[in-house]
Amino acid sequence: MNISKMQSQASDISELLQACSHSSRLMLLCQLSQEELNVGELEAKLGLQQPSLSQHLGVLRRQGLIEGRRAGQQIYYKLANDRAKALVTSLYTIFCEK
Amino acid sequence: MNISKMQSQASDISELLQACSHSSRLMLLCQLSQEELNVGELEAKLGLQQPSLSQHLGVLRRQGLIEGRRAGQQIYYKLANDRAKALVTSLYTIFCEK
DNA sequence: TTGGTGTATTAGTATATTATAAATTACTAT
DNA sequence: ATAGTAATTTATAATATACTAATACACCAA
Repeated sequence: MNISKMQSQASDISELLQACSHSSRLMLLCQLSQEELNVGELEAKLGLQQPSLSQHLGVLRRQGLIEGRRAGQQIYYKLANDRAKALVTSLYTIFCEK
Repeated sequence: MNISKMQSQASDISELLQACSHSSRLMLLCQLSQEELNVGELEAKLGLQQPSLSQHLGVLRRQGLIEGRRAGQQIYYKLANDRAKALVTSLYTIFCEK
């Protein structure tokens, strides 16, 4: 592969990884890989303050890793696509299993 | 899994991902997954300035992702272990293939 | 329309990362 | 020893990120 194409790919991927490179956001991804949860539920599970949580969700959302759907007053989040699922699964396999 | 154990794992993994979350460092990992290269060779391949390159190598080294061996004046780097290889392979599979 | 609940955004400050330049260490050859 | 090359470290300035508090927005119920 030529270097400049690699550069631009690396740049995209590094932004995505950057979004995952925060312990709270990793935990969010991990939780959301198991079940769809709304913001209040995530707040309770992870013990984060609401505005902070909302900001982290925003980071993941902007990178296309998660997506939310509104149901009344709540917004339920889940992993956005197969790529996000594959990423979380790989990380789990590499770093958490045995 | 209980939350506090998850917290501490997430914290470790996020540090590791943080080390990967820079386009130059991703490119380094990618190159070094293919072949062992010394600093001068990496400098030429990636077009980075030498002190900057050395700092990026330091970040990856401290996270245990790569390791170097000195051969005379050169230091040759490669991925440090199977976990690092698995990570690079997974990232390639998820983001670069197809 | 008013008030309440759930979520998001903004602003300000503290902290961390990055790039660049200068100095330093490690090795080789003479 | 001295000089030269390869690589690392340190210092610093610029930029980005994170946390907190305050504010705003969206929806619901009365």
